[in-house]
Amino acid sequence: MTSMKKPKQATRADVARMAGVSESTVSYALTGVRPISEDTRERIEEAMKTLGYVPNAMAQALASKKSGLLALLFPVGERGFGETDFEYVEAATEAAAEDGYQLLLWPNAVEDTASLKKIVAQGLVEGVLLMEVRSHDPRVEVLRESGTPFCLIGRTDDSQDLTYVDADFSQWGPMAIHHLADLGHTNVGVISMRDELVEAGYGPVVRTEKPLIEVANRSGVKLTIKHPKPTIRSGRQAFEELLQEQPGITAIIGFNEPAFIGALEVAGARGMSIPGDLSVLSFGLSDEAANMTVPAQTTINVDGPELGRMAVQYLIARLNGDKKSVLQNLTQPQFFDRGSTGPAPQLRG
Amino acid sequence: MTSMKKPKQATRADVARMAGVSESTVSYALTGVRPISEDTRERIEEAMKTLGYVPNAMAQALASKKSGLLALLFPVGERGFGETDFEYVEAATEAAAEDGYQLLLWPNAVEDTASLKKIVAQGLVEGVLLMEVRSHDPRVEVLRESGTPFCLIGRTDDSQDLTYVDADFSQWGPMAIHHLADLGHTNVGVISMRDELVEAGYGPVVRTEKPLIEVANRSGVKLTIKHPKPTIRSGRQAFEELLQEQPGITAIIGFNEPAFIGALEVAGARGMSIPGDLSVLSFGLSDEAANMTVPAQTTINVDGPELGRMAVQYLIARLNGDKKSVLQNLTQPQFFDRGSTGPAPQLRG
DNA sequence: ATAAGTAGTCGACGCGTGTCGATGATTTCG
DNA sequence: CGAAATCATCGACACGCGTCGACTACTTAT
Repeated sequence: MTSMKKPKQATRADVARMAGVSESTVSYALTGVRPISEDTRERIEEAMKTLGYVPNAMAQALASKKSGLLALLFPVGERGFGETDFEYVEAATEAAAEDGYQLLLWPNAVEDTASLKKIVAQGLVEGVLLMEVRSHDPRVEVLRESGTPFCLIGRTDDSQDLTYVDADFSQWGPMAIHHLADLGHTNVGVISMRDELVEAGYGPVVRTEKPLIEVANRSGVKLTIKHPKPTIRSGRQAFEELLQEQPGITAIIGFNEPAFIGALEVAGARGMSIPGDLSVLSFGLSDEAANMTVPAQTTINVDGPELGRMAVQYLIARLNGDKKSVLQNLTQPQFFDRGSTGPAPQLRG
Repeated sequence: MTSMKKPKQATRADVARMAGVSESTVSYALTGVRPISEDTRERIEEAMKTLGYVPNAMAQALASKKSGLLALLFPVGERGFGETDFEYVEAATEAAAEDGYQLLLWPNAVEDTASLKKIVAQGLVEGVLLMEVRSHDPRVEVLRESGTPFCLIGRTDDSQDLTYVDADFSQWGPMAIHHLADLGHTNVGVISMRDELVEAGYGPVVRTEKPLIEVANRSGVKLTIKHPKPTIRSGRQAFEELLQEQPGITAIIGFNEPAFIGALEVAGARGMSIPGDLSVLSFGLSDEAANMTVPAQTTINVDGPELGRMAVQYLIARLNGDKKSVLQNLTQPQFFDRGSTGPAPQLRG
């Protein structure tokens, strides 16, 4: 039985007593809000050190109304919450820590506004980060009414006076088409996200597809888009339909991981080599996933860590009273050529 | 300018006033610690409803010494923190929420005991969950001394009286060897984790390899283990060495994602078909990753969500005063046959 | 009938901070 | 040299809740 009981944490009173000063003096020595003589400051600091004093976070929070906590709303099971999303979380956590904030994980569903209402009313967190934002997101209204500062990772349809960071999906399509057109491709297929998401106005799909179609038309690229469910089977079927409907296809773009795997399986089974017979390009695929396939996949991506970091910084800026300025950012896409795209077959020597 | 100011949250005093009772009566109506007449309880509940009263979390925490917060220490950048690890986080978060707890993310490094000491001293969290546990983990000592309840996801060398959950790595090797031996394989290669981790006594490698080697010897399976760095290049090289040193190899086991990708690349480049010429089996590969390759990989895995959930439940059990009982669990491996293993070549018809 | 509970309620205090007003002790300025 | 400003410190209170002791009005046991 060496040390089985909790060593009671020293409080401000203990420090004050040992240093021979009043409690408020200890506070001011800590915060620097009022001047303290060098002499007593040293006595206080020594007392703190020998007592191992650390201010109690909850008492601080209660008195100051600042908990140093941010909530991260990540609805699990929306569309799987893949590894890409986790990049945000990791980066956001670190960015928050740099500014003395901690991230609190909340796995509530988007529709669960009752829970959301309750947790912001509890006053535990100072601000909220929203992931998986929908075109019309009920959570936004709740947060607005409650007066809680928040920042979206993504956008609603009506977000001109909201604080958000989002990938600039409008650039993805043009970037992809230009790349493929430069390689001589004029027949391109797309394995996009499922129909329901398109109809529901899910931002990433809608914002990506529109410019994609436009630029394809302008560039003289024939384009067929499929919206299979996110399963390997659906992907297989979608690709076979693609090959039937547009037999001359020399390149495909994927924006639906599981389905795209299915598509690549079919391509492999038919003896199509990559990038020899078929150029392959993925949207929004993480580094790790992109390197899993052989050959590795060329991708167009958002810089996840950057996005997460910026979201936190915007939110903290809001907390620090930056009520006026508009904090919005569309981050540039990243292009990684990993060799899964090449010249269109008819052009090869 | 519709609603730009924060609606001040109602407090216990407001409820008491509106219901015409004392504040303590409101408290007792809420907690049920003392009996309250049906009549006044109704008045209080109505007052709470019309005022939209929600108890202030920080005041509750300060008064009761219970914050309802658990810390999750996940050292980022240890070995990448892949998607597999995130399964724990997701499941743990949900399990915690079920019991009214919230998870706090802490990305501190394993060696950063100063930060750890500070944050447990702050008294913000009631308990701590440790990920990426090392054989000799400095964090354990800190938590022990501070008297903070904690639970390991993983194990230290000396963990007989600690609370932990871990994968039962000792079963992975035998399970793999039996599977392969049943298919007629007698020449097996292993792409394991990097040397440094082995030397540092990193639990998952050490605990996996020892029984793996033993059972291979007993089963008459010739085994060669490589410990490349976690990069594709190193994996390529390791596999080529493997082919040289043990030319008859008909199966490989992977326990090092990036390196294993490199190995599979080489296999593909050499025209080896899977599972025709080479059977492939991965340790600890997530569903998602396993399905990325063509063909999908057969894996032996820990049930990540199960592990995360159990860790939280053990920790909460400790918080609820379960000081005596030993809470430890080694979870069974999961075997997923996805078709990347088959009969040894010389046995095929 | 009196002692011994029991249900229902109230007031007061403590949790550990942040912060405001007041007080002496100095210093600065006119 | 007196008034005004500044420095350094103290005491008191607020933050919003949990909880203990006490008190009243009954009920039950003796």
